[in-house]
Amino acid sequence: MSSNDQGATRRRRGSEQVTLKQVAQAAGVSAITASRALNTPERVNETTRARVLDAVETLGYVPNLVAGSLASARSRFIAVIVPSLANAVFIEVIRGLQETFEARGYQILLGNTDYDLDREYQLVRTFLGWSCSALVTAGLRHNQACHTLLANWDKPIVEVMELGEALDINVGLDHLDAGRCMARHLRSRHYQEIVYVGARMSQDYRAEMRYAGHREILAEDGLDAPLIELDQLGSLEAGATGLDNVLAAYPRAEAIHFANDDLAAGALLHARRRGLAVPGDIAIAGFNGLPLGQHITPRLTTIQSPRDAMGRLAAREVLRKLDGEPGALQQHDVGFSLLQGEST
Amino acid sequence: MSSNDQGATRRRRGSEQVTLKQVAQAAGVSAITASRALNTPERVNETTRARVLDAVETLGYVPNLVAGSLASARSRFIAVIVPSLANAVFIEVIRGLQETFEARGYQILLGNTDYDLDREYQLVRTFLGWSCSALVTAGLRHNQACHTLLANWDKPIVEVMELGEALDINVGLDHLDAGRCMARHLRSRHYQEIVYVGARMSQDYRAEMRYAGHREILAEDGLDAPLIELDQLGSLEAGATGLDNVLAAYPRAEAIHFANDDLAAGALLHARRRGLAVPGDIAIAGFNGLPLGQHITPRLTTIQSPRDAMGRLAAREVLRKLDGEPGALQQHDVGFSLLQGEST
DNA sequence: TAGACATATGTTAGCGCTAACATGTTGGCG
DNA sequence: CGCCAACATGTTAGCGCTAACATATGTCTA
Repeated sequence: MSSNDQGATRRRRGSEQVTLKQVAQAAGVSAITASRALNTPERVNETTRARVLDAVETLGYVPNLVAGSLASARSRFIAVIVPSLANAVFIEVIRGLQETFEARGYQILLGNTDYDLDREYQLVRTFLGWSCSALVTAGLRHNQACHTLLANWDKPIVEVMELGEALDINVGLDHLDAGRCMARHLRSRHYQEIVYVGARMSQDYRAEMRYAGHREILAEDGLDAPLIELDQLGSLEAGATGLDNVLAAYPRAEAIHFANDDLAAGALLHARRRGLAVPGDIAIAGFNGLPLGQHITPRLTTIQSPRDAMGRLAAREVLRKLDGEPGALQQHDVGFSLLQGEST
Repeated sequence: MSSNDQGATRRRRGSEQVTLKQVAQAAGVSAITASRALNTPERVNETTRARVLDAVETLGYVPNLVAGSLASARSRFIAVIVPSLANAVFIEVIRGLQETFEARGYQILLGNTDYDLDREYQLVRTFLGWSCSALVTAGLRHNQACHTLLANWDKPIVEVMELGEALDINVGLDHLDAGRCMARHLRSRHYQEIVYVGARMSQDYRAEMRYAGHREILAEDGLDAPLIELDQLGSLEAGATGLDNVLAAYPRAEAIHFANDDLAAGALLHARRRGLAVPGDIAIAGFNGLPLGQHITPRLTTIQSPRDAMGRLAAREVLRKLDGEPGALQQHDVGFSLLQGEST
């Protein structure tokens, strides 16, 4: 008589949660068999499986995924990090990711950096702590700590939106070249005084790259490439302000190259309100190829980027890696195309 | 001599993860003290905490949140379930939620039902399995199993978008009344032949409720309320189609009440392309108050709903509950207002 | 008929962390 | 000076699940 009746098992919380053990007991099998019946059904006899599923139904069992993840050291989470939810572009990429991943039983874990790389690092730390199966982030730039952390992580990482030196998989397009493409188009229309307008460009370095491409082409012809930066997020409203600012600062401007379609469309609609002819008085171009631009009159000249395709492609590459299939290319250029409207 | 050298601890995986134990050892404290230093710093001596943080830094420790959640039976997840990511309305609600929750260290777990209640049930099961701290879902309708599951769940639940009989917290507006409001407006303009146009309305029952309100008002005046349903998701494109369909089916139509602004704006822009005067030839009204509608000419008459406010309010109420503050009202009517443009 | 092999299930030992309780240590007070 | 509270830290025992290693049982081959 000694270490026998140690006392009642102290229940930590109320915890009336139905556990796998109870399901197993009800089905007359061991816990591991119940686990297999739910997770790897092909490894369990059909009748056994039916009994387990029955018990699940009867008891109203909801698997504790936290426990499962801890035991197996993996979750079915995909971390997705974007700089903003206010921008339709990221929404469409997220949608592409979401469609593909949810169909395969993965959950999206969404983080928003607000264009702050330190915030990105925090999010990455948190997400790694959740044993995510993969991580998708917008852009190639990270702070030092974040870079180190990711470089030592052994699961698939996708950097989307732009191309360059990537950690793992890279899906995007060449923004420098996109900027050049539009600038060439504007030059081909013989515009000389061309102003570039961006919103919060110090944060949005992809817009900066497009501007760099734009400037490069104008420089080839010995032209200046004046820049106007708006201190607000891209929106129709901001585009209207942008137009006003350009006309005030550069009265002789013939064309405006906007960093994105929200701005361009806002300017275009505002031009009409002001009684300005587009492109007669001022030509307007954008970037992204949002539907809006193609529904207004005149249709917006812009650059079409395959955004949801980018998401889907990123997701497909991740799934391929997770399935252990031979990884194809690591870098995928999704390209872009000039969408010529009547606004230039 | 017996149960002594049980043998080497078999390492399950490669698992070179730095653990809290290692951090504790490096800092010369016990694991629980290290845990407290990170999670409840006020309960640990300042110098001890500094030593722990030092060790965290040195070793590159990333907390395993899965383990933490299992041990504490709670995660810092907020489940958010929406029927679609293609609709700007839900994006704005998500943004409101996200802003508020991320600032308080909660992560959004995003699910998309695609307007399928069975899919919603699956998502809810998954999310409960992650020990979410709260759940936010769009709408009051759930299937039986989902309702039961949620009704027995003991954490905050918010149903957003519409008002009615809710499980817990309810934040939204009265869609029936919104439909009435717009119909009254159109009647006040003396339109008689008014067609309602929706997209996939069998799925979007909030649009159906608005239609019901619309029909009610017209019936008061003894008028018919013809309905056209589009078999595609709401978009500018669909709105253009909607306009064409109305004109084909009801050549004498004077006004169109669209289920949302995407449709209405698409129709308005298309009307101009077809050379129709708005509202001279046909009046157009929408619902939502998206920025786009206020930037086109003529400005769209619509109903303004406070979408991101809805998200923020929902989040605030959840936080209040989680903080154990006395819950105020359970039901919050965020209201709406008629935004009169020149399109009617 | 031994053996090699596949199928179906069970036993054991953690995954990394934190709740609950226990203990030590200080300072203030009557 | 002894007592009690308030702080600071430690010990123990899981949280609910699954990986890894058994252990049956049947099935086919030489």
